Amino acid sequence: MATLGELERAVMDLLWEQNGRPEGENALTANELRDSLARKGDTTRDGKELAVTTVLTVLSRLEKKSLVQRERDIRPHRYRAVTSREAHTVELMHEVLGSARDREAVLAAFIGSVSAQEAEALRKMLTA
Amino acid sequence: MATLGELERAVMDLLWEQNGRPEGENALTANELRDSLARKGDTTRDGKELAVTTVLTVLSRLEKKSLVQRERDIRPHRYRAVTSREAHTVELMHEVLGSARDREAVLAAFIGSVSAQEAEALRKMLTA
DNA sequence: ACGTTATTTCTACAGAACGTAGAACAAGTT
DNA sequence: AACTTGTTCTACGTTCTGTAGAAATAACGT
Repeated sequence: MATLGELERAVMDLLWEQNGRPEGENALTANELRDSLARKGDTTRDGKELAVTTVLTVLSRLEKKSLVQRERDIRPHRYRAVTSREAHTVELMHEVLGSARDREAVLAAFIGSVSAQEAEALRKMLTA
Repeated sequence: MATLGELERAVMDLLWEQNGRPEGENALTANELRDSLARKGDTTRDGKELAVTTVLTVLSRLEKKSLVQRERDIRPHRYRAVTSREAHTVELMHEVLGSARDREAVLAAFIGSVSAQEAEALRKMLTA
Protein backbone atom coordinates (compact mmCIF):
# COMPACT_ATOMS: atom_id res chain seq x y z
CA MET A 1 0.00 0.00 0.00
CA ALA A 2 0.99 3.57 -0.49
CA THR A 3 1.57 4.20 3.16
CA LEU A 4 3.80 7.17 3.87
CA GLY A 5 6.71 7.43 6.23
CA GLU A 6 6.76 9.92 9.05
CA LEU A 7 8.76 12.57 7.27
CA GLU A 8 7.01 12.02 3.98
CA ARG A 9 3.78 12.49 5.81
CA ALA A 10 4.94 15.68 7.48
CA VAL A 11 5.97 17.10 4.13
CA MET A 12 2.68 16.20 2.53
CA ASP A 13 0.84 17.82 5.41
CA LEU A 14 2.66 21.07 4.75
CA LEU A 15 1.96 20.89 1.05
CA TRP A 16 -1.65 20.06 1.63
CA GLU A 17 -1.96 23.10 3.86
CA GLN A 18 -1.18 25.17 0.82
CA ASN A 19 -4.23 23.81 -0.93
CA GLY A 20 -6.77 26.41 -1.92
CA ARG A 21 -4.20 29.18 -1.86
CA PRO A 22 -4.12 31.13 -5.13
CA GLU A 23 -2.19 29.88 -8.11
CA GLY A 24 1.51 30.55 -7.70
CA GLU A 25 1.32 30.62 -3.93
CA ASN A 26 0.34 27.05 -3.42
CA ALA A 27 3.78 25.63 -4.06
CA LEU A 28 6.75 25.56 -1.71
CA THR A 29 10.48 25.22 -2.06
CA ALA A 30 12.64 22.69 -0.30
CA ASN A 31 14.06 25.39 1.93
CA GLU A 32 10.67 26.68 2.91
CA LEU A 33 9.64 23.17 3.75
CA ARG A 34 12.73 22.53 5.81
CA ASP A 35 12.10 25.70 7.78
CA SER A 36 8.47 24.88 8.34
CA LEU A 37 9.40 21.42 9.47
CA ALA A 38 11.86 22.82 11.97
CA ARG A 39 9.31 25.32 13.24
CA LYS A 40 6.47 22.85 13.52
CA GLY A 41 8.90 20.60 15.28
CA ASP A 42 7.23 20.94 18.67
CA THR A 43 4.35 18.66 17.80
CA THR A 44 4.94 16.56 14.75
CA ARG A 45 8.72 16.48 14.52
CA ASP A 46 11.49 17.16 16.96
CA GLY A 47 12.79 20.68 16.59
CA LYS A 48 15.75 19.42 14.63
CA GLU A 49 16.84 21.20 11.49
CA LEU A 50 17.00 18.75 8.68
CA ALA A 51 19.50 19.06 5.85
CA VAL A 52 17.88 20.45 2.75
CA THR A 53 19.08 17.47 0.82
CA THR A 54 17.03 15.31 3.10
CA VAL A 55 13.93 17.25 2.25
CA LEU A 56 14.82 17.09 -1.42
CA THR A 57 15.25 13.36 -1.27
CA VAL A 58 11.87 12.97 0.30
CA LEU A 59 10.34 15.27 -2.27
CA SER A 60 11.82 13.21 -5.07
CA ARG A 61 10.36 10.09 -3.61
CA LEU A 62 6.99 11.71 -3.21
CA GLU A 63 7.21 12.86 -6.80
CA LYS A 64 7.93 9.31 -7.89
CA LYS A 65 4.85 8.24 -5.98
CA SER A 66 2.88 10.85 -7.90
CA LEU A 67 1.86 12.62 -4.75
CA VAL A 68 3.86 15.70 -5.53
CA GLN A 69 4.44 17.68 -8.66
CA ARG A 70 7.30 20.07 -9.12
CA GLU A 71 8.00 23.09 -11.26
CA ARG A 72 11.34 22.42 -12.82
CA ASP A 73 11.53 25.50 -15.00
CA ILE A 74 12.04 27.99 -12.21
CA ARG A 75 15.21 27.75 -10.26
CA PRO A 76 14.37 27.07 -6.74
CA HIS A 77 12.01 24.32 -7.77
CA ARG A 78 8.61 24.59 -6.25
CA TYR A 79 6.60 21.64 -5.08
CA ARG A 80 2.90 21.21 -4.72
CA ALA A 81 0.61 18.37 -3.74
CA VAL A 82 -1.02 16.70 -6.70
CA THR A 83 -4.24 15.93 -4.88
CA SER A 84 -6.00 17.26 -1.84
CA ARG A 85 -5.58 15.60 1.48
CA GLU A 86 -9.18 14.44 1.36
CA ALA A 87 -8.81 12.98 -2.11
CA HIS A 88 -5.75 11.15 -0.96
CA THR A 89 -7.48 9.79 2.10
CA VAL A 90 -10.40 8.65 0.00
CA GLU A 91 -8.01 6.94 -2.34
CA LEU A 92 -6.51 5.06 0.56
CA MET A 93 -9.93 4.06 1.79
CA HIS A 94 -10.68 2.64 -1.60
CA GLU A 95 -7.42 0.82 -1.63
CA VAL A 96 -8.34 -0.77 1.65
CA LEU A 97 -11.85 -1.51 0.51
CA GLY A 98 -10.51 -3.03 -2.67
CA SER A 99 -8.78 -5.70 -0.66
CA ALA A 100 -12.06 -6.97 0.71
CA ARG A 101 -13.98 -9.90 -0.70
CA ASP A 102 -17.40 -8.64 0.23
CA ARG A 103 -17.34 -4.90 -0.15
CA GLU A 104 -20.88 -4.36 1.02
CA ALA A 105 -20.25 -6.35 4.15
CA VAL A 106 -17.34 -4.10 4.92
CA LEU A 107 -19.37 -1.00 4.22
CA ALA A 108 -22.09 -2.28 6.50
CA ALA A 109 -19.62 -2.90 9.29
CA PHE A 110 -18.07 0.46 8.64
CA ILE A 111 -21.39 2.24 8.89
CA GLY A 112 -22.04 0.48 12.13
CA SER A 113 -18.74 1.65 13.50
CA VAL A 114 -18.85 5.38 12.94
CA SER A 115 -20.23 7.78 15.49
CA ALA A 116 -23.92 8.59 15.54
CA GLN A 117 -23.18 12.09 14.34
CA GLU A 118 -21.18 10.91 11.42
CA ALA A 119 -23.81 8.35 10.54
CA GLU A 120 -26.35 11.12 10.50
CA ALA A 121 -24.14 13.26 8.32
CA LEU A 122 -23.71 10.35 5.96
CA ARG A 123 -27.44 9.76 5.85
CA LYS A 124 -28.01 13.36 4.87
CA MET A 125 -25.39 13.21 2.17
CA LEU A 126 -26.98 10.15 0.70
CA THR A 127 -30.58 11.27 0.84
CA ALA A 128 -29.91 14.75 -0.44
CA MET B 1 -0.03 1.58 9.48
CA ALA B 2 -0.57 -2.11 9.98
CA THR B 3 -0.14 -2.95 6.35
CA LEU B 4 0.60 -6.61 5.69
CA GLY B 5 3.22 -8.11 3.46
CA GLU B 6 2.31 -10.34 0.58
CA LEU B 7 2.84 -13.62 2.35
CA GLU B 8 1.32 -12.39 5.58
CA ARG B 9 -1.68 -11.35 3.60
CA ALA B 10 -1.95 -14.71 1.87
CA VAL B 11 -1.83 -16.48 5.21
CA MET B 12 -4.46 -14.21 6.70
CA ASP B 13 -6.67 -14.83 3.69
CA LEU B 14 -6.53 -18.54 4.32
CA LEU B 15 -7.26 -18.11 8.00
CA TRP B 16 -10.11 -15.75 7.30
CA GLU B 17 -11.60 -18.30 4.94
CA GLN B 18 -11.99 -20.53 7.97
CA ASN B 19 -14.22 -18.00 9.62
CA GLY B 20 -17.70 -19.21 10.37
CA ARG B 21 -16.62 -22.81 10.33
CA PRO B 22 -17.58 -24.61 13.54
CA GLU B 23 -15.45 -24.39 16.62
CA GLY B 24 -12.42 -26.62 16.38
CA GLU B 25 -12.40 -26.59 12.62
CA ASN B 26 -11.67 -22.95 12.17
CA ALA B 27 -8.00 -23.23 13.03
CA LEU B 28 -5.19 -24.45 10.80
CA THR B 29 -1.72 -25.81 11.33
CA ALA B 30 1.42 -24.46 9.75
CA ASN B 31 1.62 -27.49 7.49
CA GLU B 32 -1.93 -27.14 6.33
CA LEU B 33 -1.26 -23.54 5.56
CA ARG B 34 1.90 -24.30 3.65
CA ASP B 35 0.03 -26.85 1.55
CA SER B 36 -2.82 -24.51 0.86
CA LEU B 37 -0.40 -21.80 -0.12
CA ALA B 38 1.33 -24.12 -2.54
CA ARG B 39 -1.98 -25.21 -4.02
CA LYS B 40 -3.43 -21.74 -4.36
CA GLY B 41 -0.16 -20.77 -5.92
CA ASP B 42 -1.62 -20.36 -9.39
CA THR B 43 -3.24 -17.06 -8.61
CA THR B 44 -1.94 -15.43 -5.50
CA ARG B 45 1.47 -16.99 -5.07
CA ASP B 46 3.80 -18.81 -7.41
CA GLY B 47 3.36 -22.56 -7.08
CA LYS B 48 6.48 -22.77 -4.95
CA GLU B 49 6.48 -24.89 -1.83
CA LEU B 50 7.55 -22.81 1.08
CA ALA B 51 9.50 -24.20 4.00
CA VAL B 52 7.27 -24.78 7.00
CA THR B 53 9.57 -22.65 9.06
CA THR B 54 8.79 -19.78 6.76
CA VAL B 55 5.12 -20.16 7.43
CA LEU B 56 5.80 -20.46 11.13
CA THR B 57 7.83 -17.29 11.13
CA VAL B 58 5.06 -15.42 9.43
CA LEU B 59 2.54 -16.84 11.85
CA SER B 60 4.64 -15.68 14.78
CA ARG B 61 4.78 -12.22 13.35
CA LEU B 62 1.06 -12.17 12.76
CA GLU B 63 0.57 -13.34 16.31
CA LYS B 64 2.72 -10.49 17.55
CA LYS B 65 0.52 -8.13 15.54
CA SER B 66 -2.49 -9.61 17.30
CA LEU B 67 -4.01 -10.71 14.05
CA VAL B 68 -3.62 -14.36 14.81
CA GLN B 69 -4.14 -16.43 17.89
CA ARG B 70 -2.66 -19.86 18.39
CA GLU B 71 -3.48 -22.89 20.46
CA ARG B 72 -0.26 -23.79 22.18
CA ASP B 73 -1.56 -26.66 24.27
CA ILE B 74 -2.08 -29.09 21.44
CA ARG B 75 0.97 -30.26 19.63
CA PRO B 76 0.70 -29.26 16.10
CA HIS B 77 -0.24 -25.73 17.12
CA ARG B 78 -3.34 -24.45 15.44
CA TYR B 79 -3.78 -20.90 14.29
CA ARG B 80 -6.89 -18.88 13.79
CA ALA B 81 -7.62 -15.29 12.80
CA VAL B 82 -8.49 -13.11 15.75
CA THR B 83 -10.95 -10.96 13.81
CA SER B 84 -12.95 -11.34 10.65
CA ARG B 85 -11.66 -10.02 7.40
CA GLU B 86 -14.38 -7.40 7.39
CA ALA B 87 -13.60 -6.25 10.90
CA HIS B 88 -9.99 -5.94 9.95
CA THR B 89 -10.78 -3.98 6.83
CA VAL B 90 -13.00 -1.66 8.79
CA GLU B 91 -10.22 -1.17 11.28
CA LEU B 92 -7.91 -0.15 8.48
CA MET B 93 -10.48 2.24 7.10
CA HIS B 94 -10.71 3.89 10.47
CA GLU B 95 -7.00 4.10 10.68
CA VAL B 96 -6.96 5.89 7.37
CA LEU B 97 -9.84 8.11 8.34
CA GLY B 98 -8.14 8.94 11.60
CA SER B 99 -5.32 10.56 9.71
CA ALA B 100 -7.63 13.14 8.18
CA ARG B 101 -8.14 16.62 9.48
CA ASP B 102 -11.71 16.99 8.36
CA ARG B 103 -13.32 13.60 8.73
CA GLU B 104 -16.66 14.65 7.37
CA ALA B 105 -15.08 16.11 4.29
CA VAL B 106 -13.42 12.80 3.66
CA LEU B 107 -16.62 10.91 4.24
CA ALA B 108 -18.40 13.21 1.83
CA ALA B 109 -15.78 12.65 -0.83
CA PHE B 110 -15.89 8.97 -0.12
CA ILE B 111 -19.63 8.81 -0.57
CA GLY B 112 -19.28 10.64 -3.82
CA SER B 113 -16.76 8.13 -5.02
CA VAL B 114 -18.53 4.84 -4.51
CA SER B 115 -20.69 3.26 -7.16
CA ALA B 116 -24.36 4.14 -7.41
CA GLN B 117 -25.28 0.69 -6.21
CA GLU B 118 -23.10 0.91 -3.19
CA ALA B 119 -24.38 4.36 -2.43
CA GLU B 120 -27.88 2.99 -2.55
CA ALA B 121 -26.93 0.12 -0.28
CA LEU B 122 -25.41 2.58 2.13
CA ARG B 123 -28.50 4.74 2.05
CA LYS B 124 -30.64 1.76 2.96
CA MET B 125 -28.37 0.78 5.78
CA LEU B 126 -28.54 4.25 7.21
CA THR B 127 -32.23 4.82 6.86
CA ALA B 128 -33.22 1.38 8.10
C1' DA C 1 34.49 34.85 -18.58
C1' DC C 2 35.39 33.59 -13.82
C1' DG C 3 34.92 32.77 -9.11
C1' DT C 4 31.36 32.41 -5.55
C1' DT C 5 26.94 30.91 -3.97
C1' DA C 6 22.56 28.54 -4.20
C1' DT C 7 20.29 24.34 -5.75
C1' DT C 8 19.77 19.91 -7.34
C1' DT C 9 21.23 15.21 -8.26
C1' DC C 10 24.00 11.03 -6.90
C1' DT C 11 25.48 7.99 -3.93
C1' DA C 12 25.45 5.93 0.51
C1' DC C 13 24.36 4.12 4.81
C1' DA C 14 21.64 2.74 8.91
C1' DG C 15 17.32 0.81 10.74
C1' DA C 16 12.85 -1.50 10.25
C1' DA C 17 9.76 -4.75 7.97
C1' DC C 18 9.17 -8.80 5.34
C1' DG C 19 10.27 -13.22 2.77
C1' DT C 20 12.88 -16.98 3.33
C1' DA C 21 14.92 -20.83 5.58
C1' DG C 22 18.76 -23.61 8.10
C1' DA C 23 20.27 -25.08 12.78
C1' DA C 24 19.10 -26.17 17.10
C1' DC C 25 15.84 -27.66 20.35
C1' DA C 26 11.61 -30.07 22.21
C1' DA C 27 8.13 -33.56 22.39
C1' DG C 28 5.94 -37.73 21.20
C1' DT C 29 6.54 -42.67 19.22
C1' DT C 30 8.44 -47.13 19.04
C1' DA D 1 17.47 -44.48 23.43
C1' DA D 2 16.78 -43.57 18.62
C1' DC D 3 13.66 -41.61 15.36
C1' DT D 4 10.13 -38.46 13.69
C1' DT D 5 7.60 -34.34 13.76
C1' DG D 6 6.96 -29.84 15.10
C1' DT D 7 8.70 -25.33 17.15
C1' DT D 8 11.98 -21.71 18.22
C1' DC D 9 16.32 -19.13 17.19
C1' DT D 10 19.16 -17.05 14.37
C1' DA D 11 20.30 -15.10 10.07
C1' DC D 12 20.51 -13.16 5.56
C1' DG D 13 18.81 -10.65 1.36
C1' DT D 14 15.54 -7.10 -0.18
C1' DT D 15 12.84 -3.04 0.02
C1' DC D 16 11.42 1.26 2.21
C1' DT D 17 12.38 5.30 4.76
C1' DG D 18 15.26 8.86 7.20
C1' DT D 19 19.29 11.06 6.77
C1' DA D 20 22.90 13.54 4.57
C1' DG D 21 27.67 14.30 2.25
C1' DA D 22 29.88 14.78 -2.35
C1' DA D 23 29.51 16.03 -6.79
C1' DA D 24 27.34 18.32 -10.53
C1' DT D 25 24.76 22.31 -12.21
C1' DA D 26 22.85 26.71 -12.60
C1' DA D 27 22.65 31.56 -11.28
C1' DC D 28 24.97 36.00 -9.74
C1' DG D 29 28.06 39.64 -9.44
C1' DT D 30 31.87 41.94 -11.21
